Amino acid sequence: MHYIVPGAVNTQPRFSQGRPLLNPLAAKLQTYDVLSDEEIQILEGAVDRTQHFDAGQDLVRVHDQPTYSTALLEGWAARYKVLRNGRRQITGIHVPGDFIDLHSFLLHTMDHGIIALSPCWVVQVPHENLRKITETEPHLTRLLWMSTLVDGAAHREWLVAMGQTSASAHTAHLICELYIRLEAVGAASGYRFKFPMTQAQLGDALGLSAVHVNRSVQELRAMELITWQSGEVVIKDWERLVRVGHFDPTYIHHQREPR
Amino acid sequence: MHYIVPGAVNTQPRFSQGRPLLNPLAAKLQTYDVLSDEEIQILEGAVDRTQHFDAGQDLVRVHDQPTYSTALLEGWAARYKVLRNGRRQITGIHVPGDFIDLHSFLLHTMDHGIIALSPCWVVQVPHENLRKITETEPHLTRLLWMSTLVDGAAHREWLVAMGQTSASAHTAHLICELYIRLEAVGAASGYRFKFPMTQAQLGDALGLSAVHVNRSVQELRAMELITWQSGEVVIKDWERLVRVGHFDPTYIHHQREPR
DNA sequence: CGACATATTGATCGACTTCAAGTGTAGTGG
DNA sequence: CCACTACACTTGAAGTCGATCAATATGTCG
Repeated sequence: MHYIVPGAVNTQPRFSQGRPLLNPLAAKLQTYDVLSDEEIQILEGAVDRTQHFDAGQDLVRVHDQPTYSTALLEGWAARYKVLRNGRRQITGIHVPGDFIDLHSFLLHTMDHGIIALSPCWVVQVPHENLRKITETEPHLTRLLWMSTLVDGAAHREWLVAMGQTSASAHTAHLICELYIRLEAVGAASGYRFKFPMTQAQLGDALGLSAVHVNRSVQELRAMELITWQSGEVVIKDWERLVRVGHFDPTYIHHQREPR
Repeated sequence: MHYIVPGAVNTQPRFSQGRPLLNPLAAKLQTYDVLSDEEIQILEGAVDRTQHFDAGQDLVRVHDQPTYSTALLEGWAARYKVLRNGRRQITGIHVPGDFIDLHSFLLHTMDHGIIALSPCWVVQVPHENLRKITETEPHLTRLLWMSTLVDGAAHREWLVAMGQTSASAHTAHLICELYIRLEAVGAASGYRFKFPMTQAQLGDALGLSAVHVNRSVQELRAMELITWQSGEVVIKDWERLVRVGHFDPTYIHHQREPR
């Protein structure tokens, strides 16, 4: 079982009894609860081949019935749905460590597609192996389940931001969310992070036109909350950005508790 | 273009080896996969006390850390979040058979509240018992997990409707979703169902003002797609309502398959 | 350098909000 | 049975936010 360690993705040590985790997947689950060495091994043993995708490629297509689930080791990806009229909504953004289509293990048929927003390295985990984990590893199962629950929590938060807040607040909210999540897996620090999305893609995520995304971003810049140039976002005033975006990180559930 | 006709969605009998299910909870899980009699007993054995709530009461409050999860036996409930500015977004609507805060089993802290939209009967399932199920009943565990995945799928669908479609399309979409879900648990048939929400509440779900909900509903009435009076909705033209609402029931995943 | 994607700016339009008033309709008490 | 109250629904008018269309920068990569 061959397994690639991506470059700077996991700079912060995530330890399990003193052992550094090479696997961003385990690192992500460790933000919810401690994993035993044995569990980490089982998780790593469940992993199949590593694969690369270019930006813009579909990792999974709508209506696919994959026989494996995919986890992101490096790069960014987005869940999306396209309507008959061609309009696209991005319903979630994924960063290293995220299990991007764990859903397909039980739902079988993809009700949305997943696209690479940047070049991506992923690992495939056969559904077969996931099933075995559910048969013999209840604790690991609960943590995998939990990771999908957190995805759901993020969806609810997006609904609130989309339904009840202004374009610039919504934009601020997304920036807060992404920073917190990236920081948790060691992919961001010092209030700055690489942001590989275009304003048009951001518009698809926020439910806004690209033109209006641009104006919202400028508003955040004018308020001196952020800068964003050459694919890097810098948060200049976290407190105020949080306030503007009505951001409350509770829903990300980064707390290590017995689960 | 062909549309799925609701009657065809779940034609299989919802029984397990000839035994009628008294428990809408089991009925709901049976829309995903067959349960053995033993599993049904375990599920029913996991249930603790039954409770009643009046319309408008909170079933669960935000930041609660319940020690049990709650399933709806009768009545309607809604997940919601309130912002500091007082605006409220309903992020999901629940009908009999739905497990409304299974999330709290693993997430521990509620990141949203749940309110009764009509008088409700619920059962409480202690987390203790859910944990036991995850330790000894992998198949049942997978189905419970799946029910939360379907909730997540609905959230994504709402995001699309909210971000990319007009107010009246969004309204049409919600009516389609509710009808399909109610029909699956036997709470609706013949394209009509009791609808206990006010237009203001509907507005909180759709991210619209009550005034505009009213206008959207009138539009659907003018198009002769629906009627809605005295708390009952009648769908007069399912096919066109589906088309107007960009509704594709794939995301509800009402298909009995080995999971 | 040219070619092409991405970002920015301006002008106009439409969808939805807000505020305000008026119309059912069901429930309560006399 | 009617008067009164409380909500929910409906309608109108004015205002705002964000979409769309169109044009012009500004990269960025061969």
